[in-house]
This record gives sequence, C-alpha cells and structure tokens, in this order.
Amino acid sequence: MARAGLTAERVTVAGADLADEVGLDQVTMSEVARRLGVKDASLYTHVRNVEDLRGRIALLAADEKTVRIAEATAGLAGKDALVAYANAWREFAHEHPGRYMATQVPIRIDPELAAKATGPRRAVELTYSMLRAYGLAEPDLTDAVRVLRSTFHGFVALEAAGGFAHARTPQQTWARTLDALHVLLEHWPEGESV
Amino acid sequence: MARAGLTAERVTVAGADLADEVGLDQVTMSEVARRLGVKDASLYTHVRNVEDLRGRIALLAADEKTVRIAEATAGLAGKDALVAYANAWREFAHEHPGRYMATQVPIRIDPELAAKATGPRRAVELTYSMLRAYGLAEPDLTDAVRVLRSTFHGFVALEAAGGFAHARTPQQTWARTLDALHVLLEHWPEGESV
DNA sequence: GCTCGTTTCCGAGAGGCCCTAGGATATGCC
DNA sequence: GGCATATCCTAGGGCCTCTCGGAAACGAGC
Repeated sequence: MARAGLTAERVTVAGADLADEVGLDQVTMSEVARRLGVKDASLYTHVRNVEDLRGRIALLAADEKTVRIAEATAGLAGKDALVAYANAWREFAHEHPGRYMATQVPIRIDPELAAKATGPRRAVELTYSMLRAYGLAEPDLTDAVRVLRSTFHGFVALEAAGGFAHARTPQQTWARTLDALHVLLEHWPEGESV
Repeated sequence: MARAGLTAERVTVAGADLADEVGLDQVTMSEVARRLGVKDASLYTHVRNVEDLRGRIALLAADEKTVRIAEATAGLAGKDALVAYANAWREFAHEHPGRYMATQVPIRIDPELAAKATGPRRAVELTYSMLRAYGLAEPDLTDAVRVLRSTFHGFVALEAAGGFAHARTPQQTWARTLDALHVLLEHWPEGESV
C-alpha cells in the first residue's frame, strides 16, 4: 500500500477546513482521518492529539488572518487604514468561522510551536503601525490597540452568535462603529483615569 | 431505592457549576451524573441531550448575568451607570467563565425554551435604559448599544484567551476603555456614514 | 391503606471517538 | 539490492452519548 504522504501541515489544513465547514468543536481525529483517506491512528505520527491539532489550527489561522490584514492595509493610513484593517478582520471571520474561532477560544498551545509562529506577534505590530497616524503615545497606544481588538472581536463574535436582532443590519452598525472608533481615536481622553 | 429528585433545573445548575470549574467543553452527561450521584441514563428524562443541556446552561447564565447587571446599575445614570454596568459584566465573566462562555458560544437553543427565557431580552433593554442619559436617538442608540456590548464582550474574551501581554495590566486598560467609551458616547458622530 | 396509572431511575448495550502498542511495509540512502 | 527509518495499519481499552425496557417510587382517588 502506498503511503498517504501526510505531514503535520496537511493534517492541520484538513482540520482547519473541517472547522470552517462544521464548526471547531466538530473537528475530530476520526473525521479528519476520513477526509484524508487514512485511519485515525495514522494521524498521531504527525500530531500529538486533538488538543495539539486545535492549537495548530489556531496558529495557522492567526497567520492567515495577519497576512490578510497586512495586504488590506498596505500603503494606507488614518481612517482608510482603520477601515481596511477592520473589514479584513471581519471578512476573515465570516469566510473562515472555524479558523477564526480557533484563534479566539482559550487553547493550550505547545509553547515550542507557538515560538515559531509569527502570526499573533505580527498582528499586534500591525495594529500599532496602523494607529501611528493618530499620534497616540504610550501607554495610551497600548490601550487603544486593545480597545480596537476588543471591539472588532466582540462585534464579529456577537454577530456569529446571532446577538444582533434583525431591525438594523449588522452592516449598518458596523459602518457606524468604525466611524465611532475613528472619532474615539481622535478624541482619546487625556490623563490617567481613576 | 429513593428517587434522586432531579429536575431539568437541578441538572442545568450542576452543569453550569461544572462548566465554571472545568470549562464548558468538559461538561459531559457522565460527569454531571456523577456529581448528582446518579447514572447518566437518568439525565435523559430531564434533558434531551448534551446540546440541549448546554443551551439550558446558556439561558441560565444569561438570566444570572442580567440580574447581576440590573442590580449593579439600579439607580445610577450617565458615567456611573456605564462603569457599574461594565464592571458587573466583566466580574460575571471572571467569576463564571463557563457560564459566560455558554452565553457567547454559538449554541442551537430549543426555540420553545428560548421563548420562556427573559434574560437575553432584558439584557438589551438594560443597555438601552443605561444609555438614556447620553441623549442618543435611533438608529444611533441601537448602534451604540451594539458597540458597547461588542467592546465589553471582546475585552473579556481576549482577556480570557490570554490576548493581553503582561506589560500593562488588563485592569489599567479596562479603566481607560471605560473612559474612552464615555467620551465616545458624548461625541457620537453625527450623520450617516458612507 | 390499597390499587392503579404515571413518572423516575437504572441495567444493559450499541456505536463513536481518543489514544497506545506493536507489527507490517514503503521509502531513501548506500 | 540491502538496510535503517519513518509511515501507516490492525487490534484493543477506555470514556462518552444515547436508547430501550424493566423495576421501583410516587400520587390520586377511593
């Protein structure tokens, strides 16, 4: 019998695709093996266990999302960059719900593996450079980065969970949210808070 | 043999407590049964299946969170109400991580059951009434509600996922975030966006 | 207090998923 | 071609989900 030519990479991609189709919690070793035309035991040569697989999917997704945002914001600044950044984030979440969830769910990731991944680190750096045009200094800069990331993530998470009634479309709110965040960054409160 | 006196309610509470202790995805029929001193088969009289149990946990958690916020904001207005609301939200998420996650994870909830639950509906109403002091009119009001809920949820989710490095404590960023949101509500952008 | 219908709980068991151990075979290198 | 290594599979144990049918407790009415 010919070998299937599995690698950790291929197993991870198959798992990520499965997650996008049926949900991250439905990603099982058995199903991934079936999709790859292989017995489940064969996967353990490339991936430690299910937890490890999910961690790899999370790192893969973080990389892909970062690349997507980087491409979208290349050469832009100010509000243009903010809007491009935010839209790329949201579109990634819509197109890859399973991958996206993997980036957010609290997952124990193999530290050795995480050290090699550049996605999460670059993502934060991207946000910093996008904010440069607003002229914020530390520690406000860090806080602003966190507010943006919180709002973007919170929005798509609530959207995915069906948290928005149908009266006003998410798209309308989304556009206004970006306006509001832009205004917020220009009027960032001075001084330390209580 | 005496009966155990199970009800759907008791099973749900046991599941919610378990979720807070070991994580929502570790909530199994077997473990809940063990905690209740009962065989797993006995649970199926009160709960349709695991999915149904998780849905009930979500509704229970939504109710509890709403009550918590309602108590915290009673009699307050303006920024005081905003801060009390936000802190109650975050504290609930910290103290009941499993319950909180149940409210956010996309779960198929039995429509019949959801119709009886008042939590999610009241939660949104609470946010509206808290925003009254800022004098926003529709549709800005709806958008503002969604921005606040997105930011609160996104913040605690990123916090839970370990998304904040150690340089600046989440608490510091949290306080500044509330300042920023307060300023944002007072300078809510006029007119429709592109 | 007895009977009878209803509800609750359990034993047994099928099927699926996770993971390990050890064996068989394909592959790459000499 | 022969050998060392890595890949893949068979077999199997353990835990979880869920169903079915039976037994026992409960409640109502007499």
